[in-house]
Amino acid sequence: MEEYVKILRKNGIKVTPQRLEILRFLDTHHTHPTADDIYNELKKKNPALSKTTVYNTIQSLKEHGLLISLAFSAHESRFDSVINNHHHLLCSECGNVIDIDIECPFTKRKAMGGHRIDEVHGYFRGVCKDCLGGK
Amino acid sequence: MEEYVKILRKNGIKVTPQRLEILRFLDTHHTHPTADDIYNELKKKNPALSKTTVYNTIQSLKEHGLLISLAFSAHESRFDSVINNHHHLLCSECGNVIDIDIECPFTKRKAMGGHRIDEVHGYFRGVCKDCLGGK
DNA sequence: CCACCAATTTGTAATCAGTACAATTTGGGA
DNA sequence: TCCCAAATTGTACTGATTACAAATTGGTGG
Repeated sequence: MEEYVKILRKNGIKVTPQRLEILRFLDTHHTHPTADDIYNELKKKNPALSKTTVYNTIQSLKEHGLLISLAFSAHESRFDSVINNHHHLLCSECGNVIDIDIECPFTKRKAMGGHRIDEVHGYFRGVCKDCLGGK
Repeated sequence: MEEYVKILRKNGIKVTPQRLEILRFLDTHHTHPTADDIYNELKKKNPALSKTTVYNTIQSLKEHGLLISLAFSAHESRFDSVINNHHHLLCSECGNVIDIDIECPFTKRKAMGGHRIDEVHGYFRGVCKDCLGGK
């Protein structure tokens, strides 16, 4: 049985072709795509795909902890299927989001100052190595 | 001369009543307001205030490093006039944003893995002390 | 103190990511 | 294979933010 079918079953998510394709895309493209990126890419193979389905599936995967959403800007969300903790850099030159693997002392904390901590997101803004080098 | 006039002059921002009010509001209300919060509050004193002016001023203050924007969710930005580095917790119960003062080893780093770092944002999602206590 | 002009403010209209909803389709258990 | 709750689709809607053009204004030079 395909790997992604197992993942969905294990999480009690009904298996559909749309969900499999979205999960596969997120798992094989760690480019931090927007919902629109996912929609446009998968529409090539399945022209009947609805944007609502993309949003519904993202919501479902998020609720089961299979993806996280990155909220760098106020007018679009980006998504990442990875669950291992890493931080993100938004390059102000090229607009790409780059993974930053650092040892953050807070990612494993479950409480802080009396508050319960469920998620830790580290966002950096700056200029990525490639854009710096090109100057 | 009023403190806020000095701040604007020092940054080469033309002084207007609207800008003074917005700067004063941000400096005296560290409640992480949205643009709409600012607009609705200041509209009480100046009914002619335009929402566009609020956005323009926010943009201008941001460019001069007088405020930072927090992008917790994809459909609204929140603003904070503070420049001293601290992180933020979004409480999933009450929706408030709470300042988290922790010693983060990355806030002073200017480079990382070859990338230039301009801003460091730490976002936590969880449940705040008050909401936990109420259970 | 006044006149002027570039910058600012205002209000309306447009944009665009995301959501609501109702009709159609479908996965998968009985 | 049948059936129905759940999923998908497409369209309409929402709400934060931006674009734009006309009216207003801060503040510098005279």
